[in-house]
Amino acid sequence: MANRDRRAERAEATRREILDAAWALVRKEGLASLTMRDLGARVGMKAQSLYGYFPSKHAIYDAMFGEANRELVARWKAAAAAGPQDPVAVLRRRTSAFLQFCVEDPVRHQLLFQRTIPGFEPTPESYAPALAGLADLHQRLRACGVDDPRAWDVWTALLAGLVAQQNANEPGGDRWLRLADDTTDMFLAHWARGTRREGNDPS
Amino acid sequence: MANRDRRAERAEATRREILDAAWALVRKEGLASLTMRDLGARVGMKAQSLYGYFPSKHAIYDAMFGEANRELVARWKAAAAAGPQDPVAVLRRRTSAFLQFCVEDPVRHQLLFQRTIPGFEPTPESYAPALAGLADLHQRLRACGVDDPRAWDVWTALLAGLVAQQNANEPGGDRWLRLADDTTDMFLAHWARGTRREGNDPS
DNA sequence: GTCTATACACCGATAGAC
DNA sequence: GTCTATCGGTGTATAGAC
Repeated sequence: MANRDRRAERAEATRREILDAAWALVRKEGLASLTMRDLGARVGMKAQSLYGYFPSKHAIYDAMFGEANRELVARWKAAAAAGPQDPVAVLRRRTSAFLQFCVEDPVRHQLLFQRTIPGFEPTPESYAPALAGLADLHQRLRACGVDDPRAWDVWTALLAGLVAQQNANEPGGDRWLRLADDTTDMFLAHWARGTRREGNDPS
Repeated sequence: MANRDRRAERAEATRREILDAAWALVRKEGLASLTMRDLGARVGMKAQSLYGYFPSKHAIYDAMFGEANRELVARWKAAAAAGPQDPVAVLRRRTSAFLQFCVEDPVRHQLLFQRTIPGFEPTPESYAPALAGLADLHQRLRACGVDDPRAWDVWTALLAGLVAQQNANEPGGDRWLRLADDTTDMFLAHWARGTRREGNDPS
């Protein structure tokens, strides 16, 4: 009995070690350049031995996907709790946390938000935290007076765009990141309750 | 002499045929799943024979990159010339043309704007049209009363975000596309000359 | 549990025959 | 210009020694 637990703990530690090595490798070589042979070498194993811990390379990607997703949700929670609780301040901190998360590790962003690995799709379990985070976002936007689901889509597009431009054109920099506050003002001025202008008539 | 021309023409036609087959393949299988063997089979050659027309697989990607870029610039020019010439109307048509271009072929968008192929970088010649297009965009935005380079970055992020969300979450649909006009209003209201509010004071 | 060894079906790329 | 043959690489898988 006690033996069984020890073995499971040890296996879990090895899984952890493999995942850490995988993150280090993809950060250095790119997400698509991860190979079982490289990964094995990095943890002192032959590639074949990795199959004792993960049934396939996609399963490793999936574990990384779930891990990244859980980390993002944790950041969101921390950001929401961290300061003044008026809805706009919370939204700004949440936004900042998200942008920071996406640019501090472009490979992680690529894994989560671009589907670039042939044949890889995250399992529902790995994807679930993202759905919870999206629902939470909608609630936060409502609290800021933004009720229109179309506005929620505009908001996600805004954030996705800032990150995409930052990572594509100036990885590691802040040329687009520092536009976040101004962009939030622009968004709220247009979409928040009270300021929203109905109709689209020019002139 | 005449012989040399005939031969060059024939080689050019074969290059064209290879590129068409490559586009068809990546649309069906994904950008990263292009293989020389599949591509050769599609044009009735062995994979090795393709190297008589392109020095490497990356060279094929590069030719596709340049082709897509030139097509985009052509669309921009057509859109700008197509209707009323007041700057905002031109900007809207240009925007619509860009979004349409990006969503009608997500793989092409991926090739142009995401860098997901390990080791591939476009040559300066293939990339040049994009720079010209960006300079043109800045001029168009100026004509709309948007002078701040920060606003130009916000604008590119807006468009990039709409496309990213559309292609990632609802490829082939228009859930984000149809937000373009409203988003343009929001942008111009915040950044165009006369409406721009200086300072960021809350309260 | 990890190793060696072997295998299969792919991949991009090159050399050289015709 | 296209072929055959070949190379070193890839993910994946199995068998069997220790």
